[in-house]
Amino acid sequence: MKSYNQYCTVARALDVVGDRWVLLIVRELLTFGPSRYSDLKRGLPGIATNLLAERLKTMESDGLIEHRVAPAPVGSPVYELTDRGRALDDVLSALTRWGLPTMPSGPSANDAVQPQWTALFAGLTLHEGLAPDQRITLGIRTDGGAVRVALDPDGFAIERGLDDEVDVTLAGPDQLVGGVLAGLLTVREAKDLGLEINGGTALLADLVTSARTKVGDRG
Amino acid sequence: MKSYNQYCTVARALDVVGDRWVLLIVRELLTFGPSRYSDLKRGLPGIATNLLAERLKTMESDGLIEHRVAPAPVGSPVYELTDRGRALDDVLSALTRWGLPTMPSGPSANDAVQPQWTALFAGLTLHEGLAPDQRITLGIRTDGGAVRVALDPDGFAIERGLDDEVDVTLAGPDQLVGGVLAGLLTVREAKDLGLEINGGTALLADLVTSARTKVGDRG
DNA sequence: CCGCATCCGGGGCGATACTG
DNA sequence: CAGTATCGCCCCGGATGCGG
Repeated sequence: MKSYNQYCTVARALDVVGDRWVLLIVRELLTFGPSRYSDLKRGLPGIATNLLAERLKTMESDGLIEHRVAPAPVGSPVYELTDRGRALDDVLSALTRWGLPTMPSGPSANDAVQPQWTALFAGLTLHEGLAPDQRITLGIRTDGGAVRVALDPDGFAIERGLDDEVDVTLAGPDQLVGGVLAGLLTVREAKDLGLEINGGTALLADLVTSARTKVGDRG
Repeated sequence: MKSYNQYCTVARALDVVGDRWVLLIVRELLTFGPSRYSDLKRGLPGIATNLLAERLKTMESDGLIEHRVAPAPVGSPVYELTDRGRALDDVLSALTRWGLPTMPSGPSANDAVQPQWTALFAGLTLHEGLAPDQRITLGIRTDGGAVRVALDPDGFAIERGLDDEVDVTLAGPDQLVGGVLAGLLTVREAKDLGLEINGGTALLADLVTSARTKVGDRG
């Protein structure tokens, strides 16, 4: 994209991340860590293949990502965030919090739905509230499938699928799962609206409230 | 812009604010409050007049801004943020913090420079650290001109010009002013590099450190 | 099949001109 | 001052091709 040519931090940031798809590519890499081209394409329904290739190049030259050839079993290129790219988590957090109230109660007809998009929100917001040695695993099951979120005080990890044992599982519409995680709905309210919660509901409630107080209860 | 058609809070937020110029228009309105068309155009060097007009329309239909005809002395339309639009301050804060480290020490040849862009950063970040009844006025003077920032615990106000009495004045390159405000440079370091500070330098130092601890020292 | 590169139509963007 | 109108151009999006 053409530069704004303004000596302003916001304009300069947008010179780099303002291009279409860039922040969503960061979202995918922040969610699953190092990913292959086809993984990214799968997580970005609607992107044209040439655009993905082009964005990856400019994002690399801008210092947001790096690519390397994965060792033996994979053998194909793998893309991952640099520290600089990972630092965009705050931007994605802010956008997520801002966008949440506008989410319709369900996806519209031609909306793609993938559970990691809700899981990323969980990872970004909840791990801040954990006690120094606390580790919690979360299961999320929505229309699009199921994922597993492992939270620790320093970060989070998201994996596709949900075969493993987790501390709490949230199953139901994305809107309800997101609403609970954001603290817009209480656990009780969400249950009444049809969210299914298995495991430590008290743990979940504590997690949400402590995350909210930890970041200053904005949003 | 075309929708991403993804049932994801980030994608949905970008459907609204991902269009070129939108977040910079929010920046201007967040900086000076209700503004006229020509004010916006002046604060957005490089924007085409048809694009500004079109963006204002879609931003209004998206609920980010409202326009009304100003009373007697002005008589012309005035645009202002809705609560929903003002809630984008977190997004701009995050972008600002992320963009700051990449700012070159000075503007390049064809970069526009305006002091309110640094002032907005001051307003967004510093007012959070104030004590309940504390009010501080800040003067900022850079190559592009001078502005006055009035901080109170609940928000901030920025005015063009600097004729009034202020508590502290920072004069020098934007990079140094921003560096001090962000806590990347100490007051002493910035002074050594050429930043001129008049008034309560201790007050300024306290302001910066308390703002950083208040928001959790990220960035 | 995976990882791109190339081609092509449509629309957003940017500059200028023009009007009430 | 506050926009509207017009017109290239380039970016985006969709399809296709092609080597490993």
